[in-house]
Amino acid sequence: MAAPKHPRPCSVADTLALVGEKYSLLVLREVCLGNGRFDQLVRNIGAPRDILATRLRRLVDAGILTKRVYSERPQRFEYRATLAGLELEPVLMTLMAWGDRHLHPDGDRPMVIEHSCGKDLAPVVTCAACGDPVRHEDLTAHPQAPGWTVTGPQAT
Amino acid sequence: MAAPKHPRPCSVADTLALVGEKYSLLVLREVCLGNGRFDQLVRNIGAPRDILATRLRRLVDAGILTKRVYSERPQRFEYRATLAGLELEPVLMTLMAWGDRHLHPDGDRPMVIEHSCGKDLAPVVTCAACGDPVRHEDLTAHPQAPGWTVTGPQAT
DNA sequence: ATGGTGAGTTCGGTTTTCCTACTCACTGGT
DNA sequence: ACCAGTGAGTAGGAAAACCGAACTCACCAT
Repeated sequence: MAAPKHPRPCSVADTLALVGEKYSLLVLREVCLGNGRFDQLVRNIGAPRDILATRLRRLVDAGILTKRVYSERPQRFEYRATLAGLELEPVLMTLMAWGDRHLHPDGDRPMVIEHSCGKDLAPVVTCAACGDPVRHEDLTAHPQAPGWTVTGPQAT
Repeated sequence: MAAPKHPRPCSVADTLALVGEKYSLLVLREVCLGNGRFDQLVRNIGAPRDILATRLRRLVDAGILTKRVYSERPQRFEYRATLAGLELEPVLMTLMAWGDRHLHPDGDRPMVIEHSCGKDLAPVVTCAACGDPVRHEDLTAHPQAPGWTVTGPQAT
């Protein structure tokens, strides 16, 4: 068995290569909340301005954000999520749910999301085919690239 | 309105503070796949060994992984996900789904996950209360800390 | 005795990140 | 006209993170 020179090909890694840098997902959070202006982002995220500028360029290049002018004189911009960007919102929701559950067990959630059904949102990841919630023990991974194996799902 | 010195309190940020560093979520991916040994992780993730060692310590400290001995002599270890760690799997699934969709639009997915229902897993984030898939326009955010506002969800 | 594996640590250098300050263009108030 | 304020960044240097390769140490196999 040859030692692989490259890491496992994987969409998780590919996606994280785009949005896995520090602050990138927080930028997306703010943009989804409607706070898409540079100084709002600086304040709400707490990122250094130069880093934020770099992240914004990267996210725009990746097609996750767009930069649109909302005032010509003086020229002012607003970043908004593209469709692809909005489709990352579920990632934010699952991250938030985990943090609420494990980092704020007293119920002192920093933010509550209300769903259109009237209830507070508790996001659950389900299988599109059968509708059941996804549990670890129900999953079997099949790497598509040759040479990459899994030793089987972790037993609890 | 006072200028906030601290960034917005948010479970997304809190969670990313634990697992948002480079490689952390990939470690979790490998561990969930059953590849929890140090050299497997190095090979499959492609991380430098020292960085990996740091990440592993951090994840163990955070209660996301445990380090267990699988051989006394010679002493050998394996990292496994705790229950809290397994609950981060939905994050991986949504990240993977996004990458499959937007970074591999030809259908050449690097990995396919099979669900126990027999179909390939297509993870969908739904509202636990009503069961509907979560869409951006159905969400309203309510920050709980005083002084933190949202300008309303981004309109498409 | 030699080679191999597993699980790291150490070393030295490169790249990122961080923080503070600064710029530049404009606006609104007096 | 003058001044403070806002929005969107750049500039510079220190601190931290990251990287690959080499090294350790304990054990096992031949």
